[in-house]
Amino acid sequence: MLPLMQIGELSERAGVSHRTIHYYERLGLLQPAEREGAGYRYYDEMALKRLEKIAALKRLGLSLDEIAMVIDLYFKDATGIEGKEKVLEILRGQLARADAQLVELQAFKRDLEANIERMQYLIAEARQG
Amino acid sequence: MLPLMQIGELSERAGVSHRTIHYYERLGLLQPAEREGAGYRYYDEMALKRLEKIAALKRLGLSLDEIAMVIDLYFKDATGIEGKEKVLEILRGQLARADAQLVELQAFKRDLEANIERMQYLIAEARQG
DNA sequence: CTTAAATCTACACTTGACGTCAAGTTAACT
DNA sequence: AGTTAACTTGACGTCAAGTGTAGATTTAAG
Repeated sequence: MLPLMQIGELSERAGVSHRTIHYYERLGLLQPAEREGAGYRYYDEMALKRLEKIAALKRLGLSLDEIAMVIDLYFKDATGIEGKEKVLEILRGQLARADAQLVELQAFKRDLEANIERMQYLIAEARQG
Repeated sequence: MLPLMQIGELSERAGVSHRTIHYYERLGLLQPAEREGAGYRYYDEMALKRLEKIAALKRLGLSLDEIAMVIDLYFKDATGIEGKEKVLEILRGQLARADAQLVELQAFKRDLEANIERMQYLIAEARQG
């Protein structure tokens, strides 16, 4: 069988605290591969990938609840997913938001670049009076 | 003199509550143009623009504290700004983050589109299975 | 076999970004 | 002048996303 890791290693490798992993588990975001007798959690490499995916989705501005709704899409066989129309609806909403975000982000970038140029000019000006 | 508005009008036009405006004021994000005798706040059009800018920066994932650090760049005469190198550093950091976010967002979009297609296929298949 | 390190559950606390409620003040309308 | 609408501050509540801590248990190491 594949080597499993405990929560400590997983948390270290994923860069999140073990408390956070417990918390995600309560929200249904990830489950340990195994939970033997005494209750220690054992995880496989998939768990790490899941945590990385969760982090990526978070950076895009999704809430943990929203992530919970779609994370299985990335890891489960899609044929097994319930409520496909619901999922589709969620995905379409996310796509629309991502598009809007892209537009705003690009405008923000242009603003930033203009401001940086302005600052550089002002600094140079101040330097040689 | 220019027409000033009270907090009610500002909050309505900006689409935020007056408590939010109070809160932003405490964080140093915006100040009323005037505060006469009894303490009523009076705002000019700049305040509205500021609130809109704040909302835009929030959508990009900046915290209110981070916004407070840069908002003046958009509204004050840059020649008056202290610590230009510091500001420049902040801007460069934001630019780097924006770039990273753009890349991730584009990848996310591609994922979403693939998932949507897959879902559509699965739904069609299930319908006439 | 004992001890130290890791983990468990459960509950409480924190932070950011507000919202709610209440009591009091001021401005606007008639 | 009186009523109503808008505004004030302060205290407290809430929700998401965690973090901290305690006491018990368990596993791993010497």
